[in-house]
Amino acid sequence: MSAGQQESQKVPRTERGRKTLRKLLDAAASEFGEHGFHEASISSITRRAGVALGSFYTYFDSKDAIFRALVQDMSEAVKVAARDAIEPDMRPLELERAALAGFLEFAAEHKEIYRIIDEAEFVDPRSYRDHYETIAERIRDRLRSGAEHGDFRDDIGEVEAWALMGMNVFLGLRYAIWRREGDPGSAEVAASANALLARGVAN
Amino acid sequence: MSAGQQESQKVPRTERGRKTLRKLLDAAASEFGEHGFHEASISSITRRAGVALGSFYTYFDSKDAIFRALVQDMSEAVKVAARDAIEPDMRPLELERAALAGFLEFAAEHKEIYRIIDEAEFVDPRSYRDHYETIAERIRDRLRSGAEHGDFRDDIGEVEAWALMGMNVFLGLRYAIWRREGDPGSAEVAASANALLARGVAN
Amino acid sequence: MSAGQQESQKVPRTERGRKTLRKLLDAAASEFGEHGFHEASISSITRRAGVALGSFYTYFDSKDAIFRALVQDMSEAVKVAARDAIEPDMRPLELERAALAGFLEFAAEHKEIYRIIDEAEFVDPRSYRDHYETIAERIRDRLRSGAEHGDFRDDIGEVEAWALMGMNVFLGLRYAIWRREGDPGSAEVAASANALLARGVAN
Amino acid sequence: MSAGQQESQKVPRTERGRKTLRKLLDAAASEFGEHGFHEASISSITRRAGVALGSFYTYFDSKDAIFRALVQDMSEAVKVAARDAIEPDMRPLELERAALAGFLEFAAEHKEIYRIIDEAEFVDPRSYRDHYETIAERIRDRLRSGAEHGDFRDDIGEVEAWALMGMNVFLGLRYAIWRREGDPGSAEVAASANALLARGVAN
DNA sequence: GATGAATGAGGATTCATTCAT
DNA sequence: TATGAATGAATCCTCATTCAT
Repeated sequence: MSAGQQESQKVPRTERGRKTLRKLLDAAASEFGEHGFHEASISSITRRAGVALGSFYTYFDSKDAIFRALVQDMSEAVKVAARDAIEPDMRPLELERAALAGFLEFAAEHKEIYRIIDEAEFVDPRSYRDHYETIAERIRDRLRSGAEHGDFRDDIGEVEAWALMGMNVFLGLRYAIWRREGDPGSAEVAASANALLARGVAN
Repeated sequence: MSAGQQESQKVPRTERGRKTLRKLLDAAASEFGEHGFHEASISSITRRAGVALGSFYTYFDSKDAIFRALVQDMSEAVKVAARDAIEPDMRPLELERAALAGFLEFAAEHKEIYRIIDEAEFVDPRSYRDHYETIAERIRDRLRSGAEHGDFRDDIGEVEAWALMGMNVFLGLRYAIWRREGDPGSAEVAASANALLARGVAN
Repeated sequence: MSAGQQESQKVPRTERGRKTLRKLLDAAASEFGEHGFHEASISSITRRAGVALGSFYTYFDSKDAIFRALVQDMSEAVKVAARDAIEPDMRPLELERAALAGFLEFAAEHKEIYRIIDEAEFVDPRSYRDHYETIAERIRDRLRSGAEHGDFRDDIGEVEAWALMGMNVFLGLRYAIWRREGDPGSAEVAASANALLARGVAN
Repeated sequence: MSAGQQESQKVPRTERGRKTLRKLLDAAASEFGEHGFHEASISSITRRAGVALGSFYTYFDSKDAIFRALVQDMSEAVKVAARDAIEPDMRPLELERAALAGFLEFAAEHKEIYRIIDEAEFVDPRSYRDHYETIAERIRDRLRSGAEHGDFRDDIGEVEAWALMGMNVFLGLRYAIWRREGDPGSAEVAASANALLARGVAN
């Protein structure tokens, strides 16, 4: 996971600096994941990272800046995870199934993404909205492409894209973040969701 | 919308007290909705409510306490809105459509619920989880009942309930909260979602 | 124990009022004794007394006022306890022994006096000083009278009075308030102190 | 007077930090001495110390923490003052006289100790009790040692130690803190008290 | 670059006291 | 008299950010 580079984040010139930057980013991911943005403190982050408080400002302009960097990181990582899970020659339906399964696996291993991305709604509404709109667009593109292949209905569009995204997000919440003993695995959940996507629930 | 009564919220014994409590709750809904929990301040709330700062503590033990009361309020209100939108003699599918349409209307008029409920994830994780788990259960019950009526497939369960809830929540986010010029109305969105729920997207 | 009457304390005209006043005074003694002046709250006092918050101000002008009334009460009670313990025909030395024994008994039963009188040092320095100066004077009078009787040395005066008072106060602290299992009883402590007073510790 | 180091007090790592800490401690001694714990405010302390409000929390966790540190300081200082006033080769009685005289001198110059130590009864009861119990033990040790030397009676013990401490404390209150024009000096007071201790008041 | 002390605005909370009923 | 709601001054404490070394 590499940090999104913005003006508010300085690029280190030495190897030592690069290491410090990485330590800060990792520490921030844990800290924000565990406590949320507002309860997290810069001093906790630097303590976790094992650097002095003042060093934080060598790399980031503000608490907001590192948070934004992290959101970009995570947002990017989520997309990469979904992309990595799919093969170019999969059929449209198969492709959605694989993307969801990949996302569920990823979420289970990075439980902090939900908290961090959700909190962006309050800390940096812009990236929050960007995050979901970008994903929705990507999904819509895939759905359209599926329609062009003749696998999906022709009349599906943005509404369906948002609906599908909502399904996936909430399945991740329930089966990755809030997973319970005895719950179906990622593959099964993805299969059920895929059936719903394909044929709906009507008898 | 009536306030959830907990230990941390004192029950007024006079009419004047009841009015003050209501003013505080309403002011808090706006304040939290506009600024989020952490940026909101008690003094802003009391200023909006037109009462003295100290009066806040006549009714609530803390900033957390009023937030919790509000989440319960909203959570309750969301359920009521969905319930009010449906008729007992509707067919299962029709019922889901009506519930979603009702929710979309409600969300459009109470845009603050998204922020408030979402922020509960950080301020009061317990009620956040409770909120979604309760709704999911309710949806699952409806789906099962639909299956018993023979309208829905027999094998649908919790996964489908969470998927459906996710659809609804994200459609609300996109078409109620982030509504744009030219977007389809609640009825149309609900109709599209209902089609997806019924038959899926496969051709 | 009857309340010291000052301007800041209103005299009740009805029987009902007299009862309320008494309840308030008793409640205040416990509250101040347990928590000290600053940690004590008027609302705790009225709650203990079983009356409404506002009723407090029917009887006292302020938190300070009830505290002062209480200090006077206690101060008076301490003197009464010592006086009650002595007989007019006791010899001077015997008299000091009896007064101390009486005080120790009294302190053991009213542990709150120490806290209340000590705290007067901060809340109402005037009565604090008055309290000890009055007692010291009384002791000095007794010592002089003993000297006139030929039982005590002629050269004893104020220094000895304060020294004796200090002895008594600290023996009360140690053997009444901080009493431990196996400690000597009031009579024994008083006897030892009396021996010290009479003959000193020299061999 | 060096600060008692507890967990709640951070140890400065630089010279500048050490100076700030000292300034805070000195300012606190004056502030608590003049106004007492509850009336004292952190902002007054930092103002006196000439540092920013926030700097207080660089060194102490809370108002209580600095108060506790101060009580330890004072408690230590009182003991040191008494110890410094005595010579190892003094006879037991002479030694008590010197210790008292030393204490009276010290108290006259540090009038705030009475308020601060007395207030510990309310703010930090533990150190209050510790303070007096430690001193009482020390006195008892001296008395016993005097008995072993054959200068004091064999039967004197804890009661006499507390009695002696009480004498000393109250003589300090009267002749150091509440000193009046024309009062006997420390040496005279100590001499009178010493006579009382040695031979009592009996004729 | 790194360090850690210094800064001060900001906000939650308490509670004695007043007041309308 | 009794009641309990209303008031708002007062103060502790947090923590992002700056700065001197």
